[in-house]
Amino acid sequence: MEPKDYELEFFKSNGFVRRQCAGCGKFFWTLGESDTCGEAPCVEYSFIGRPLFKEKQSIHEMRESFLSFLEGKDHERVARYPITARWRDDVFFTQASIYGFQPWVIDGVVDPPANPLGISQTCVRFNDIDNVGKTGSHFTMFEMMAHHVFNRRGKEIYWKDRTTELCHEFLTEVQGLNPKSVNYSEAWWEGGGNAGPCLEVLIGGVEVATLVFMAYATENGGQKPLETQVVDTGYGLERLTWMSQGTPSAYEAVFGDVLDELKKLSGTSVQERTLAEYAKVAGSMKIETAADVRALRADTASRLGMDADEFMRQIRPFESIYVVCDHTRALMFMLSDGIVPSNVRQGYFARLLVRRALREMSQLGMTSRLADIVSMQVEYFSKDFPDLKENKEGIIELVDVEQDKYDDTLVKGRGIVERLEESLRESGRGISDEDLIELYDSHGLNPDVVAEFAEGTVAVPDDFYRRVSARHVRAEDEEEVEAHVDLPEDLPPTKQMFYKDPYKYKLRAKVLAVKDDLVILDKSYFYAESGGQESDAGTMKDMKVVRADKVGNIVVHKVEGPMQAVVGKQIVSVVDERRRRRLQRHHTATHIVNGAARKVLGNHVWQTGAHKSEDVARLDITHYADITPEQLEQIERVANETVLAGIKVDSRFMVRTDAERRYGFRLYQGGAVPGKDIRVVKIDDFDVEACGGIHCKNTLEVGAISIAQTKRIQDGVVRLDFTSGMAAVERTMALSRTLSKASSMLMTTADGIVGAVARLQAENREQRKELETIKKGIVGETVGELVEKAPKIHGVSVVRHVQSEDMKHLVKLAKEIIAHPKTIAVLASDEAGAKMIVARSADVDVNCRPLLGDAMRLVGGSGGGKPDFAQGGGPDASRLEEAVDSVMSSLRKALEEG
RNA sequence: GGGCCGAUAGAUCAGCGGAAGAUCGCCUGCUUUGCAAGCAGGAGGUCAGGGGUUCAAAUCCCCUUCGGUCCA
Repeated sequence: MEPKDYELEFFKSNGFVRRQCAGCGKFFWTLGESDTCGEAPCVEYSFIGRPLFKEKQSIHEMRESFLSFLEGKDHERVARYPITARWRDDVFFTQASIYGFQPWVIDGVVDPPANPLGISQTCVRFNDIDNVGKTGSHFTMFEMMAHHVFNRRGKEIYWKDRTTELCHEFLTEVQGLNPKSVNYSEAWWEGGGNAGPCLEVLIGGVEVATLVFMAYATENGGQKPLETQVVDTGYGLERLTWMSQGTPSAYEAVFGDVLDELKKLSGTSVQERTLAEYAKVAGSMKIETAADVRALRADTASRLGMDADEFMRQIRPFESIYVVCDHTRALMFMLSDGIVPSNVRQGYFARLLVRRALREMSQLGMTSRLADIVSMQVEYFSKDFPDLKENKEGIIELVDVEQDKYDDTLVKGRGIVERLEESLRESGRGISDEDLIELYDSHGLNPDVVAEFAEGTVAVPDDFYRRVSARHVRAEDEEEVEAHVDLPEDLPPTKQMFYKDPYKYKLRAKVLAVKDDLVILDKSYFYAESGGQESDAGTMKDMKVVRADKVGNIVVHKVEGPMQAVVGKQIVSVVDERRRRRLQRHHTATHIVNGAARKVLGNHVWQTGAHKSEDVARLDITHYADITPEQLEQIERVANETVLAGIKVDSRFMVRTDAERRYGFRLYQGGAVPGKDIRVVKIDDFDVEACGGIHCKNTLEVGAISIAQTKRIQDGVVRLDFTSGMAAVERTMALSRTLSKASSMLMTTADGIVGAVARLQAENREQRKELETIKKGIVGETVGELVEKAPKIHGVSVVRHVQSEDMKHLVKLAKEIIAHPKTIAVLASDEAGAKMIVARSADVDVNCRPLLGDAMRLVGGSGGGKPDFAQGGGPDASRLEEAVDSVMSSLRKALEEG
């Protein structure tokens, strides 16, 4: 960070002066006379109630104003990228406007969609979610407006001066800001392996934009200039809108109609001044923890000369409404862009938003469905984002399902809390901190929900969430060690001939390298496993090719048998045609099933994984519920109709940005795809995907698709297992063989199987019952006799009975015997070792347990039980009689003494 | 991707090493018969599946499957 980085010609020729902030010591450029940088906490918000722009603007007007300004300055307007960053595998969400261009555009691999360009990018960030609604300016979802320039070497477009000039012109001439009211402070930006100087644009105490000049790549501590120098600006749409309106908080400015409606629905009101002071104090503080928020509230209350409780009573409902506004807006965009609420990954964040929003609503005493509010958001935003309107039905469905799931969790939770309190009541203590953590971590009940359900009072520890996260100490990630292959350097990329003709299998090619059992050719028909399609197999001369792998862009053939490939010589290789054709069919079938599922279930369906082998294929898709048998049938029907329609499957390479523009981000079904040119596999308008796999030329080749089963593999994801072509036929044949085998065993026809099995089941159950009754009957008959003929010792009938029976039966027998008054049962069995029961009726005073224990030591075992019902056993059945004798004599002694 | 909790009657759950239970629902009868209900009796269970420990496992340990939940 050098002073000359910021000495712009633009500043000098326009009379800007460099000053140092008296508060934080930062340097800044300004036309004004202020001696502070202009950002809180060095200054307080100065625009609340006194907008600094000439006109009040809604969020829509501000966005349009910015984008059309840029268009007037030779920038092309580019549509926003989806919120879920499917073109990348390193992040879940789009968190800044530049994300859409990382990594391919920044790395210089792909040309930008336009250059220079203007965009308003929808972003989400969850790190400050706890501050949303409280600080007046935090959002989970926001729009980052930007002008971006990608300066390739020799083709520079503009850099610092023009960037700053555009910014300044927009603020002063378009928005009518007094040129003296804006400061540009010097800062350094670093992130994602890149770095560069930046200017923070400060107005009225708020940073409204950041102008980043991405110039370096950071590499092991050092810095080297980037090939592509990137102008990465970021203008906070919400903040600019707020500034134009001068409302007490950004929320009041941004949420327009939706906010008004929510205020009406919840019937809340507050004095404007309370909100205004709250926002001002918030702006002057660094808020990071719950304690900071508490301090913020206390400060504001004292500034207003208000009692802290009274202040909270007024402010709390507003915080709730803001949270609901923020969360529903974020949710709407996330769901529209293809996130399905779930307990893992991106989906979890959608669930989090739903649950938090519902909590706030219930605190407000609102009874409306969350979907109703999301619906209001769609109406408010669909003018500028027409896709929201298109997806509205799906969005509403997802929200409704998710609310129902949370309701279920709460109903269950209420039961859990009630039962917990009941069991705690006996020990006389209340719900402990540990209980609270357990309830939250394992049952999803946060402390205020628990407090609501509990009868007793619930004290929430201050460090609650810290203690929850302490339970999640990360286990060391086990690095998957990839088999590393040392390849000779400077090998050219293997020509992948199957893209030219996927129906040729035999090829003469030059051997470029041989290493152990690996062979590298200059060109190959072998497809290496990727995109879920298994690798080809085949032969190379007399060697077996068991697998092909791709290392970088080189195909490595793994062979078996004595090495016959010689570097520099030609060799003939043949791909196993049968295997290839089956893989190929399964791959095309996968695209068809994906399209069919989307058609039947809705637009929220995205592929999350797939695998195609010779015999089966599977496809994982996002969906919020189990697939019903009817839906499954419908999907299978649509898929097969598509097969039979004989649609051309068009596979071709396209420039990434062209493909994205033409087909949208639906392309990225299989995840991130590398490179400048991507291969697009298009089945009419039924399904279009970026895919490197080998496909049929026409859907007819798939033959047939048979879906074997569906399975929920995690919340929000369903797996379809299916077969196509000969594999489908083979499966059908196998099924029908099984069926005929089963029907002949049951002596019925295939159609009669269900009935026959049902009859068998009923019969089985009946016989089991019958058997039990019969056994019981025997017991009943015998008991009277046994008791009667048993010797009486001091008036007590002692029944001695040794028989080979299972323990369960003995227990029943004993129970029957001691139901008679003045009885003792000594029962034993030698089935599977020695077993014994000593039991007495309630009116006999003998402790059976030690008697039995002593005896069982004789058979090498032990025993236990209750004083009136002891059981035990041991391995040595040959001494069973001896053991019984010993019990009898001990009993006699005990009874005589007693 | 990781942590935690869980799986017992149709439903909700108790039992947590020695006899498989409660409440609701269901069936039969009685009572009252406007309904709700009340009374008596009854049916309903591979204690998720598989291994192990033990004389003995629904109960303790391990694995698998499925569900819930928190975090990234």
